[in-house]
Amino acid sequence: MSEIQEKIASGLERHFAERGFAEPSVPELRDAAGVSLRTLYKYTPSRSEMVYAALEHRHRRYLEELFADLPTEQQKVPAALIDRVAGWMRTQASHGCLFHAAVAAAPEDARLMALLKDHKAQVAERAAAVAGIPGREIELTLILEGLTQTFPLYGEATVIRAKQLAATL
Amino acid sequence: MSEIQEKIASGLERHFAERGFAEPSVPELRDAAGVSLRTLYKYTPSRSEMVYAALEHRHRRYLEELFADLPTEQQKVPAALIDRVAGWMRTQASHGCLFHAAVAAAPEDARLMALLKDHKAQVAERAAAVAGIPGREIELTLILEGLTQTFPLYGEATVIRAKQLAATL
DNA sequence: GCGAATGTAGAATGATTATTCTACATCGTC
DNA sequence: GACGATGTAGAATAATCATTCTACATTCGC
Repeated sequence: MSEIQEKIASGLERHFAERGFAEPSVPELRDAAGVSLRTLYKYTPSRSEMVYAALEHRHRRYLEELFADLPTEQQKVPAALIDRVAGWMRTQASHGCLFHAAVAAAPEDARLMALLKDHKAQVAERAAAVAGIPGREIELTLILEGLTQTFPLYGEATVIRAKQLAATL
Repeated sequence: MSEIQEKIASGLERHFAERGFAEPSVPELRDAAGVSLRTLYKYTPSRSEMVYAALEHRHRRYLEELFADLPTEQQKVPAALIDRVAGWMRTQASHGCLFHAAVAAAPEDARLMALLKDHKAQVAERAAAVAGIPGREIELTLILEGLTQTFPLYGEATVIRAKQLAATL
């Protein structure tokens, strides 16, 4: 991935996260990407491709944020993951999961749905592996997804309750 | 609410649930509502109002689906609520929560955000009350929201895990 | 049975949009 | 220093869309 591709993808990601997927026009996305219309269409030949590029970038950043430098004691991992997700919510995702937002905006786009499932499956699999509880992907996903959706409503109190639930695993 | 208002709101709700909030044009919504353009604009004077009407209708239907005829033994209520949510996912909400979808499509619409918070708060409050565990709204919301988001990925297995988590409350 | 209210059908309007195209600038390489 | 690749700036195109407006039908209380 070249420098300009990275610049485009990260600009698009930030803009879609701020303004949603339905509203922004392509000229608006061009400004967010910081390139010309011609260059934007060269690397992302349609508005849909701009969405895909933003999500792929998001996916890489999210994995990095969640799984880099986790504690080595496995029983501390679930609580650490919950803190990471909460930190992500505070700083990056005040409106909830970007993948769900994209699918919600275009529920008939099969490629979007595939990106969502892939993203969630990878997060769940890595989380279960690093916590040393393979086979409990569903519970981990349930708690992390619940946290992501509930945090905007109840704020920091949600983090404590999520950890208590995770402690029962 | 007159018969025609009910007809419009329920048609809009079904259509937005199927096709998302970004895509459908107003003529498409008119067909879904089963009235003329003039009548549609009379009761919902802008496309945004059509969204609000659909969500208010959804809210009423969801409360009915979740809380009607629950078991009277309070310790059976959390599992029963989980079954209700799962049933709703199977039949009505294959793409996830309609309120989150609406907010995702237009994250700057303050009225949408207010509708979402109101909806979730009412569900949480009633759930905690009927389960006889006031003060545990956050945990219940976390599990029910987690279920809603996770069910499309892991299917029926999610229901079992959600009940196990709820049993620890 | 008449008139006011309320409905249907769909054309006109005015804006907005995604995408393509034209003209020009910059830069590293031979 | 010329050239091919790659960039910027923004106008042109063609389609779509939300909203309003016109003309006509139906219903119902009186």
